[in-house]
Amino acid sequence: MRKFFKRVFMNFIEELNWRGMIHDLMPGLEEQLKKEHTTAYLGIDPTADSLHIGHLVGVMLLKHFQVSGNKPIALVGGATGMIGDPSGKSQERNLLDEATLRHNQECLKKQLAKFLDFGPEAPNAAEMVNNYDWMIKFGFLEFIRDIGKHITVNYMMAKDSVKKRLDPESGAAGMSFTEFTYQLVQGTDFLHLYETKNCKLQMGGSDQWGNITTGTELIRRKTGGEAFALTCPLIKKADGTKFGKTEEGNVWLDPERTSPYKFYQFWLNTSDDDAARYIKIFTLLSQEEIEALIELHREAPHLRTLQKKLAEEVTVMVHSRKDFVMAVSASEILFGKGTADELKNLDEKTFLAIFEGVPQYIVQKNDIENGINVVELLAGKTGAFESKGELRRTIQGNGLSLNKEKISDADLMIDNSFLISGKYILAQKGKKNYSLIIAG
RNA sequence: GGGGAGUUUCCAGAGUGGCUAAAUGGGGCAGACUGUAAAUCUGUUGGCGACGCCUUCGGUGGUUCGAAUCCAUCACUCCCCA
Repeated sequence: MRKFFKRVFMNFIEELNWRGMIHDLMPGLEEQLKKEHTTAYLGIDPTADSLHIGHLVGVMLLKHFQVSGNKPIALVGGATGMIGDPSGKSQERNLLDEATLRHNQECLKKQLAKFLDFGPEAPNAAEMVNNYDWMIKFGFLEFIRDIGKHITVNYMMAKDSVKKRLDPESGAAGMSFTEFTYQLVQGTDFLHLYETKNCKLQMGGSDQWGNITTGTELIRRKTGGEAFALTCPLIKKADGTKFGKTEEGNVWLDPERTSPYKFYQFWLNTSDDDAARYIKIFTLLSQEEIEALIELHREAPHLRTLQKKLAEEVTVMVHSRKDFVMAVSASEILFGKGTADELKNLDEKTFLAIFEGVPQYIVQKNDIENGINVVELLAGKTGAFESKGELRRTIQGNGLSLNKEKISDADLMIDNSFLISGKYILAQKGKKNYSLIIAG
């Protein structure tokens, strides 16, 4: 009985709360959300034409917000993205030219549409705005007179992000005036959306708290109105390192940048502690389902129930059910008990589908027909390995396999007998790094 | 405008004329163990035609048989004072 009511009436804040997605919120926000359907925004830097999974937390905030009946706005930071937030580790950014900016904005919108309903018919349809559009019109004098005058430098200096940069003990680099004004620029966004779209809430990562409160303060002082802040914890891995990065860089939502296979693998490889947190944040599974999964995982951790479910949910949500199925079968071949024989018996179509997301290198067929040294093939003819020295070291360390069989001799000659289906060689460094050599 | 500190291999940080491709730590990669995990242990971590050769210690020029190390100069960064 109680469960039933809890499920049905769970509101936005409660939902985020059990999911561990609230770091801090401003008093009065719950009352505001109960009082009326509210509009909220969250900023995204348009530095690339794809989101990466670091953005996903914010996107999920907007998603939950919309699901609970409210109106989400995704703000593309065309203007703020040029400046660089002093609290972040990011450098001051370069100006994006407008064509690039618009291109990125469109691409981001397409990706967001997988999560948010932008359909104009819904009263709480999601919207996308770009602060470049209003900031570009702002003259300097106008800015310092209409905005700057309302906020004291003392107030701005009290922000942690700024204090840190002013403290000589911290070893932080000095801060430019441009970076210093960042919070005002972001505050201006909030004010603008408050005035034009009745937007009363800004959400973001916990590092954005100071910037967001500058916005609410600006709204209060300039208009007398009330606006709110809500931040979620910055996602970190249990070992304290940054979430969402692999050696190759960001994990992107764009399948051209990060293949669905790699994407699936990323989630599958999360540690036990992280998986329990991530599944609450990155999936829409209910509290009951998640608690059951966590319990299952506790009983039989080696089955990795949590990781598998997490990877499935997120891959299906971001890509598709089909991509997920393909990623699983590829994983089974690559990590299962698959032997060299099994590999050789795959028909060409299946083989290619499985290795779709694996880096591929093409070599001349007669190079192999004539026989070629392993090192020359993998590090010379193809860029599968960065240098011959690296490859030799790997072989000496027993780290190289061809077609799932260990290679221990750096002088090994490769010829036609190594080819699968007459044209492929599967090269493997360690357990997880594959590349496909195609003789064509 | 004045004074001070600094720029070394992925990062931090030693090195202050030959023994230095450069200590140590971190990170990365690989091996063993395992659950494609964590922890732990081991190896490795500039390039190459490889017991040798080439490129690297902010830029340039110089001193020297020989420089990351000395000198000159330029650039950049940070701190303090005005």
